[in-house]
Amino acid sequence: MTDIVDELKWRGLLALSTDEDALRKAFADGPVTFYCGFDPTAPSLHLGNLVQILTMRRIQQAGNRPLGLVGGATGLIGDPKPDSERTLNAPEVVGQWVERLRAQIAPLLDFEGPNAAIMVNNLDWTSGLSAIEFLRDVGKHFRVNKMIAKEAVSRRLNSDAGIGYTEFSYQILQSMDFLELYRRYGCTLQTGGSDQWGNLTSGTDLIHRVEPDAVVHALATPLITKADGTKFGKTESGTVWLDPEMTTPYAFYQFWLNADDRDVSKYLRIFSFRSREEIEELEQQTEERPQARAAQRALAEELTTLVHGADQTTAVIAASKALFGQGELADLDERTLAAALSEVPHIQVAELGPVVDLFAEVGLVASKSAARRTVKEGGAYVNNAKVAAEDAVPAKEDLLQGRWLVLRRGKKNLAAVEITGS
RNA sequence: GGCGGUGUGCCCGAGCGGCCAAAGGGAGCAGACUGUAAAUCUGCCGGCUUAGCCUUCCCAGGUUCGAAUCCUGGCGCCGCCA
Repeated sequence: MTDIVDELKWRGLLALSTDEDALRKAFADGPVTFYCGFDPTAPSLHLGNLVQILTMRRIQQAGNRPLGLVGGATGLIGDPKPDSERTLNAPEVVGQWVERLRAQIAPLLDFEGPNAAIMVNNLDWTSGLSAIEFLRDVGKHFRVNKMIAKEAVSRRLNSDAGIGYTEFSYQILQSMDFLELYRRYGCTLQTGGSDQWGNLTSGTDLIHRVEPDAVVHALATPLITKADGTKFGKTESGTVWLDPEMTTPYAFYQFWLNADDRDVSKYLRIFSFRSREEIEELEQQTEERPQARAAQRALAEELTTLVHGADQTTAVIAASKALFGQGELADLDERTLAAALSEVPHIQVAELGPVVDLFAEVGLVASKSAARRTVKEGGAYVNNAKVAAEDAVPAKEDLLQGRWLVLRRGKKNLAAVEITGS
C-alpha cells in the first residue's frame, strides 16, 4: 500500500501539517483514529466541505478510523469569518442542520469493519458545561496573547468590524473537541482546510498541555484555486451544495463538466478516487484532445455518482445529452423527456403566456425587461428554436408530448414549463 | 466632544439646478468564434402594459416651473484635533 502521506501529497491535498515525519510514522504504526469537523452554518454542506469528507474517505481507505464531527455546539457560536461578525442562528435551526449534515457525510464514510467510522456531536460534551467550569478547567489552558495572534482573530481585531467575545472563544471550543475525542476514542489527528490551521494547532497545543504523553497531529488541505481567479465551488447561480434540493444533481454534474481545462487535472487529483495511472491517462487526454473533455466527463460522472448515486447520475447524463442534443427534442420519448426536464428548473402553468413571461416566471431571467433583452440579442430559445419576436407566444403545437416547453437562455441555461391546463 | 470631508446603480467611481435612468471602469449577461472551454471582438446591463410610462443617486423634510446636484434636520463612514 502506498504511504497515505505521499498519496495526499501527490494529490495536492497536503498544504500544512505538524511534524510530517511523526505523522508518517503514526500511520505506519497502525490505524490512526482521526477526525474532521463540520459546522452547521447552513442546511447543507458544499464543495469546499466535500474536499474534507473525501480526504477523510481516503485516509479511512488507507486503513484508519474516521470520526465525523458535526458541530452542534460550535455551530451555535460560529467561527470568525474574515470580515464580519456572524449572525447567530436559533438552536432549533442549528439542531435541524446537524441532522442534515450528518446524513450528507455518513454515506461517504464506511461504517462497517474494523475501522468503522463514528459520527459525533460536540454538543454532547459542551452542553452540560457550566460557565465556571469552562473558565476554570478549560480557559486556564489558553493564553490570550496566543489566541489573538491567530490569523482569524488578529485579522478581525484589526478590522472595523472588530470581534465579539463569542467568536473569539471559538478556537477554545474546537480545541476541546480534539481533546475530548483524544480521551474518548484515542483520536490523534485532526484534518481540515488550511483556513482552519489556527484552530487545528490550537487543539494540538491544548492536548500537549494537559496530556503530556500524547502525540497528536494536524493536517490541512489547501484552499482550492481556479485558473481564472474566481472562487472555487460557485457558479453564476451561487454555491454548489451537496443537497439535491439546493443544487440539482443536473447542476452538480454540469458544474464538473464545465470545469476549465486548466483546472481539471487538479480537480481529478483532489476529488477522484481513480488510480494514479487512470488520472494521468485522463490528464494526457486533456492535453491531446481537450475538446473531447474526457477528464471533465469522468470527473462529473464519478462525483455525481458518489454524492447523488448511480441512478441519479444515469438520469442526469441522459438529460444532459437530450438537452444539448440539438433540435431532436421532439423525437424524445416522454419518459426520457420528463426525466431530463425534472433536472432543470421548471414550473407548471395553467395555460401558455407570452415567451417573455415564461422566461421570467421560470427564473431564467430576472425580469421581463431582461427577457426582452435576451430575445432581442438572440439568446432566447424555445425547444431549441431561436425566439424571433419579443411578443412571441408559443402555440399549442409547440408543446412537446402535448405539455412541455423547453426554454433556454444562451447556450446552457435551461428550464422547462409544463402546461397543466386542459 | 471640536473641526473638516464624504455617502451615487452588483462593486469602484464621474456627475455645471434642466439635454440624467445618471460618464468611465470592473463584474455579469447575450452574440460571433469554439469544445456546454479559455482568450478575443461586438452588443446589452433599474422596472413596466416598452416609439411611452414608472421608481431610483443614505433617510426625512424644504426651496424651485424643475434637484443626484441648493437648504434644514437625522443617520453612516473617513480624516485631523481634544
